[in-house]
Amino acid sequence: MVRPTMEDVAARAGVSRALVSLVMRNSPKVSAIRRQAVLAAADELGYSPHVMARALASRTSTVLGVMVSDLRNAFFADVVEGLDAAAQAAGFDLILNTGGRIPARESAALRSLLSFRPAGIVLLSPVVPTAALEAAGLQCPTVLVSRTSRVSGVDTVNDDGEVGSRLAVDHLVGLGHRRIAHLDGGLAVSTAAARRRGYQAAMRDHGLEPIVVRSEHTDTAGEKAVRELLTTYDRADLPTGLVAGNDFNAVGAISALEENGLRVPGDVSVVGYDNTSLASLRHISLTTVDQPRTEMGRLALETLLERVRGERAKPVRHLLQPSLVVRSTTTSR
Amino acid sequence: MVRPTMEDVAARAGVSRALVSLVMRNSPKVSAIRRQAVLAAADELGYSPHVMARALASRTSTVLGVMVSDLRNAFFADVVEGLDAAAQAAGFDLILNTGGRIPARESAALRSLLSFRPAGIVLLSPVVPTAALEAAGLQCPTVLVSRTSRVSGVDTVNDDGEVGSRLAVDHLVGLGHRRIAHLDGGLAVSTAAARRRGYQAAMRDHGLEPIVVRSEHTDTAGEKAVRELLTTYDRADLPTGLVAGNDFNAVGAISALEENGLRVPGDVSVVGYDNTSLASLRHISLTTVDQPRTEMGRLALETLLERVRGERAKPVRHLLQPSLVVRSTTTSR
DNA sequence: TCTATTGATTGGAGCGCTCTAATAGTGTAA
DNA sequence: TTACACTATTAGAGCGCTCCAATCAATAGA
Repeated sequence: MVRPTMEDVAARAGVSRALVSLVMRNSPKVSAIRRQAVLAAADELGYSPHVMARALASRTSTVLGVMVSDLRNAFFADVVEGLDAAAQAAGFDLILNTGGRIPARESAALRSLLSFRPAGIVLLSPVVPTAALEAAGLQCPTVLVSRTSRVSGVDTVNDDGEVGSRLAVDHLVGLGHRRIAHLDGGLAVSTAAARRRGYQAAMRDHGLEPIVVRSEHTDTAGEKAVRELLTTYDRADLPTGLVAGNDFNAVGAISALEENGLRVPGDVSVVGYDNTSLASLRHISLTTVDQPRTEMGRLALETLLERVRGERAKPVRHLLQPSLVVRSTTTSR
Repeated sequence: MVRPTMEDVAARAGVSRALVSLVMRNSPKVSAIRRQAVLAAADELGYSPHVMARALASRTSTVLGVMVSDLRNAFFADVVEGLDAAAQAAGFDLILNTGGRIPARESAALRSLLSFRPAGIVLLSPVVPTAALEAAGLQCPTVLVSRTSRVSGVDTVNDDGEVGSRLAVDHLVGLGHRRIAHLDGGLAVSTAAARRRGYQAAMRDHGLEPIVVRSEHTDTAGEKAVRELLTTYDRADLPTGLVAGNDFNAVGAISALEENGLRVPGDVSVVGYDNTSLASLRHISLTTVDQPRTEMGRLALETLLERVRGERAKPVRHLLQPSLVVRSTTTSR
């Protein structure tokens, strides 16, 4: 199980190691005959260059690290898709990692990525402390996705959560709803604040009273939040529209509503956030706010490469526009 | 953005590079005073060793590569969880990759992983041709998860799909069902064959006639399969039990049934496969077959390390026992 | 004919680290 | 004191590669 090296290929092709190196980087200054011979030898030996030895020698890495906070969330799969396509196009190798939304594990994952001396890193919704982000930004170009931060050494790519929530509220108001509650994502989720602000601002703009229920981005939290609403309000005064923190939360809310004899959207309309694959299942068919996920990934990689290539030094904060996807959980009243 | 090297730490601590190396690998043969000094210097400089330079010099990698065929499927997230925990415990660094179930992209992802010269690789449900698996097995220890293969150079970890399907059939028969159909995963999915065989064998053991509908592991395919059943059978003769190829397929089937005025589980009972997070959502609450996913990850890593450590040379084929999780989509008739 | 010029090829140093063998330092027994 | 056995430390080679400068061959120009 000992893999061939450049030296082996060189010997077999009857040329020097340096020439093999040139062929592997398909330099134009190699004669067709030699190139042929080297390629043939490499093929026979099953040789492919050792990326990290290459990085070491050339002092320039082609490796980009990506930490995915939560592999269970398909949201990130789409972002990774965008990252991957852009990386491939630019000739970079992506290595992924995960920390499972547990600060200690994420810090370890970050350290691990950094120990590869990547050209840059992308952190998808990391839950590590700001200091760790700042430290990362000092070690190599760093881009944050779905996590805001004012750290000057890192760039960020986010969707505009204020706009997204506003989209949801406007949609419900347009359908004739007046009592609209927001199931808030909580303090642990860095994107929740913008969504809440957007909801509150939109409600006030419509001259309506905001109702914020503290919740979380899980389906059980969504159920719990609805039960809380049901004990707080008389049936007659119950909100007729719900702007959930995310899709999971929305699905939980729907379950709890139906369990209590309220039909969705007949009695209560529900809007999710994220347009996860869950939302598009015909069985659920959730009206939700869509983030341009693949585009976010692509943009994040482009932003990263600008720094890697040294084209830009000052931080940028990209805010992408979400859009509303109307399905079957909202209706007029 | 130039990171400190061992030499820098050595200079600052007033010792040699070799001594720093010993400290970094916490060798016992370093005096407490020097160790202290080195650690302090490393800390001040924010130094951490370059894993790949280390791998190059020591001729032994601590990197394990994992190719996840489909990041969108939370099934793999659980497997990765098990892999990750075991890797961490054994002091290995995991690097992930994905090919999105597209053969060409998966081959590229595999090549990319291999170019890091990892100590070993784990492939989660790869769709690359057998020849590529064989080639990988020659380059470094290789373990396949959720993909069977008779290639002699690679180990495999799978759940026993035959047992799983039997569990589903036995459950439905126990509830009084006699007409039970199977929505088959199709040829593209390597685990589908075992599930189908298990279904057929179990049906025959119960003296019942197997009904196999060709489908796929997606929710739209599930819908389509049910529509097909509805055109083939009179309502009175319609199967009262469905053993779906996986959870997505089951959810699609449920949608189509409900759309056609059939209640689940009132008129038709449905069993999924995989116990994805989807299945446990209260809103869906799917009876399904559970694979010990985290355990599969843990076992895969252990199997890999046996080869990495040279403790075993001949291939092993692990088959884990699935179990049935009864929820709300099945009932007696 | 000899020198330039161009293009193809190669030797060798060095990237950040580990590992072996050699060296320095310290105490201990004769 | 000298020899000996440790232990702590270090110099130096080398892992697989890139890159620079040097070499070589072939052709063109005078």
